[in-house]
Amino acid sequence: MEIYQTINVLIVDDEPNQLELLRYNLKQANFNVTSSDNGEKAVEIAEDILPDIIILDWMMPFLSGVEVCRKLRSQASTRQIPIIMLSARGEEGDRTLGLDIGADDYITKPFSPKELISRIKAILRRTRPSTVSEVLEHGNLKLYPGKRLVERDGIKINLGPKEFNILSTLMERPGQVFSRAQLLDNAWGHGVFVEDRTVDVHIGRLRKALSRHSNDKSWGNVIRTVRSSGYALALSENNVVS
Amino acid sequence: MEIYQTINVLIVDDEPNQLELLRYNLKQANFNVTSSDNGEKAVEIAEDILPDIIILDWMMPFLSGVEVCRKLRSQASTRQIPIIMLSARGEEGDRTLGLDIGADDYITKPFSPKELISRIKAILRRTRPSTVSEVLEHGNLKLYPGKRLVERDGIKINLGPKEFNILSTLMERPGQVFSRAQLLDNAWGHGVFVEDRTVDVHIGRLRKALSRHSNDKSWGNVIRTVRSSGYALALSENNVVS
DNA sequence: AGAAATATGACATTGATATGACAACTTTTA
DNA sequence: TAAAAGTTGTCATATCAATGTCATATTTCT
Repeated sequence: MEIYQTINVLIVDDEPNQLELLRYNLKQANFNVTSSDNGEKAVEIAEDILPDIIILDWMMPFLSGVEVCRKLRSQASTRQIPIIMLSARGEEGDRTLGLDIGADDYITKPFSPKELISRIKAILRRTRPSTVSEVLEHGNLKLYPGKRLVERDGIKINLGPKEFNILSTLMERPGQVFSRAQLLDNAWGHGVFVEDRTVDVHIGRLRKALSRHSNDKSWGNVIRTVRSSGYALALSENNVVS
Repeated sequence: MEIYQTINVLIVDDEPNQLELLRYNLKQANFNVTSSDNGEKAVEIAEDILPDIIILDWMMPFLSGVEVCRKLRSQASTRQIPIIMLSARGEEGDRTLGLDIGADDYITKPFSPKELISRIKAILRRTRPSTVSEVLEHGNLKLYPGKRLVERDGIKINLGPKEFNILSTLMERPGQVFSRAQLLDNAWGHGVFVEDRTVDVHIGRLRKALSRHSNDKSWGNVIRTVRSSGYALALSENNVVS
């Protein structure tokens, strides 16, 4: 599977050799790698750069992987970031504990670089489809994340960056309702101070763009307004009881 | 983001000017403000009024922000309340310590009122408990919390926000009887002032929506009226002792 | 039957979203 | 580099859905 977007990986391991090995392999696979040999620092770095995924060694002096995981989960800004735990031995108890704590996957050493990379992609496929898919489809609407291109029936649709990001977010989880706040986080980036209502305006622009040059006016309805909650990509219009 | 619900903010700062400035700006933004110029008192007040969020100055004589934070975190009743720390210098060590101690965010002076307000809102929106399960089922009724969608036999049913919230509450604990007050709390939010009887009306609307376009009249009975107590999701029709 | 609780239709009001306009910015283009 | 074209955030206004309450009907219990 190809990667269509820069993906930031944070690897945390106290053993220099292991760290270097991981770094090398992930770089080869086109990931953008940041590393730390120390749990404390790792937490800070994570908060700072908000990586797309974190690879965490289980056994580390001072602040263990478990504790790092816990800290990351207790912090709103890092809570959503997927974590893969690495462990020396395949002790079942460890595995359960790791997943309990909120790790998304758990790999026992030794493992092949290839395996690690597949697992990373598997998780990203679930959490960030746009980073690993060449195209997201919904009906005859296609969105190419890497090319930042949207097509309706093969015809290119021009969207501003914000509109593109919003649509991309919505298409990652069809049907899922996103609050204005979530859309702001996703499409604008974290720590941006913009009115919630601004989202409405961009949704309006997006709808207009999607239905432009089309005789099927229902295209504007691809985006469902969920009163008091936010917006979602509409699922089939059929079978609605009102 | 507009604020449609009274949000209680406790601000703690020993400097009268700063305190007044904060108070003024937050009032402007429709927050309900309580303030204290002293850490000791602040802890007491917090335990007393249980604010929705606390703005805490880092540097204070006697009981510093750090210690106040620690005290609030050690107290079960105040442990969950989000805290924003204000600090004069952007010293990285401070920041880490602040977040370590359990502050939810950390702002360095000087900052614009707009920024502070945005951050408060950001935190409040994050601390709203997120939905746990992907789908709630009851008979052939399905409710998707994340999609804000309800289906009867695979057919979508449109519900207003309040009706959706009520049904969602009921389906989280099938059979459990909820008083009107409890339903108000859950579906409307805490501290809203509406008549208990209003719940009856919404239950009526919900029943109507659930049985609409269905020849099976019994659909309205999914919600059981418990005289003098409230409402509950009806369990199986069998084994009823009358 | 009589009392108490609940159900329901109607309706004014509130609340939330949609939209057009505009000024401030950015990026492209010439 | 300057003009042109495109983006963006905010506001004011328009539109439409959801809500809360009341009056009245109906049900339930004793």
